[in-house]
Amino acid sequence: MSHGSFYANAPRHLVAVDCIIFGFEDGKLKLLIIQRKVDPLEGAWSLVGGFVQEDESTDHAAIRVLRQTTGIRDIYMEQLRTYGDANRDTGARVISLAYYALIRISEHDRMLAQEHGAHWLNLHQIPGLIFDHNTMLNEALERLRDKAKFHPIGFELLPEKFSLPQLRNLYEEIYQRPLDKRNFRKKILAMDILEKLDEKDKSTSKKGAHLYRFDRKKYDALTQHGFVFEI
Amino acid sequence: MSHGSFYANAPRHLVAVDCIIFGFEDGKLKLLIIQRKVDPLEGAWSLVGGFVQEDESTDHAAIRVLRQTTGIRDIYMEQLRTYGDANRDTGARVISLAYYALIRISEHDRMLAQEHGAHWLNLHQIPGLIFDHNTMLNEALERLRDKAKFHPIGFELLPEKFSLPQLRNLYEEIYQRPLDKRNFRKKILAMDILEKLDEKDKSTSKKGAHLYRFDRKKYDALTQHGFVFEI
DNA sequence: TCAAAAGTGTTCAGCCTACACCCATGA
DNA sequence: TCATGGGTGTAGGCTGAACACTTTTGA
Repeated sequence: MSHGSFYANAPRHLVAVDCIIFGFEDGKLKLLIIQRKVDPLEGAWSLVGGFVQEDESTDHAAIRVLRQTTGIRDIYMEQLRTYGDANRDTGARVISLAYYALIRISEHDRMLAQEHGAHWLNLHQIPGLIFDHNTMLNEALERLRDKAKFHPIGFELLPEKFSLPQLRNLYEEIYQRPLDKRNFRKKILAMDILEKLDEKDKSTSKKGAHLYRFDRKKYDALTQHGFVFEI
Repeated sequence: MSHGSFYANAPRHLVAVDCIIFGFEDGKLKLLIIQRKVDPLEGAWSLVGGFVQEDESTDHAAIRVLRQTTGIRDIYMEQLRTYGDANRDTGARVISLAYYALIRISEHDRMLAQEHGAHWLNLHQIPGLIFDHNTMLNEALERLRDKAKFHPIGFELLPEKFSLPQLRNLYEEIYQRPLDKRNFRKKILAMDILEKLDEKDKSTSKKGAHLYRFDRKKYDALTQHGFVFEI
């Protein structure tokens, strides 16, 4: 092949991003999905997605799609992997990059989501999704579990101020198993990455639970000295 | 946007695969790289890569590219991640899926590789590569370390029959730190996933080291009962 | 006063780490 | 016989898991 035609002769593909958007509310992990607006499979449940534009980085495409649907920006987002089977999309050959995102539902624009036909569904109530989107979801969940075990990303799902019972509840949801109250508290506090506040959260008990805030500066400093977060 | 034009109006992209090909020989981790044959940057060092064809899955593209360059098939290969910056390739806008592969160098067709201008280089002697290929390499190494810690993929880099000193040497190369001889042996043998052979490898000592073979059936059976491999 | 969730310490077992000497054999 | 790498066991410290009662306070 001559040099000039190396790029010119190569086939071109539709490239999409699909977002697996996790949230945490009322003690449950949730997923934001929409009803598809185009054929084929119009009206079916789907992850939030869109095509990568010319001269737009794929990361930017994912951020843009998420912002357009939920109004949220500056959130935790990470590439999962790319789904490239030739027949995965029944409408055309589309290569799709899956990204997963962690959202603080409380800070999220519910109205905008509604306008786009988006809904927060409990993870246990997710219906059949189009194409390979259920596979994407399952792999995203697995990745979330792997990642959350050694990185402090759980905080991305909680409000800025949270209680220890709330935090424990989150990890119980992620890993689908009970965690010992005392051991959890001991482990987390021993890391010395939480700032204890004077406020209490009385929404779930009469006694009230102390609120904490994740101290990223402290975490970053510790990390530079070999500290490794682990749940 | 009307339904019919949903796919038709979307932009199309060049999509490539690039392979980070690891091998292990003479006690050292090695990487297979080639000298680029096309402009821009003709002659510069590059990962092995190629374009994804029409109606070809991206996984298949990676397998094909690797086979065409090295003659090897049926090897361990896994998607790393996709590099999608708009300007990452200076020749054109190309979205690239990186795959990393583990090869038994001894079973590999050196002649075919030579014909393609491919070379096995010691990991510590890798020159500057084109585009973002050094980033791909570094991320692949990190992934290899993460993956090898909890999955028995190290065996993919060794001959079918190997000694424990050889295996330990491999992990010392991967993690770049010495491993205690006795503790390593104890841990590996305790897993009960190796078959001890009657043969010895006398190439590195007069006493000779017993050869072992990875028993995948045993490993799979154990895994189903909750066993987790860990180095 | 009582119900309901928050908060608190200790013990035990298992695992990881550190560490030094004998063995087998070809040269 | 000797140099070289292969092979072996134990003791101490640390970490993770199990586990029950007291505190607070609004209703």
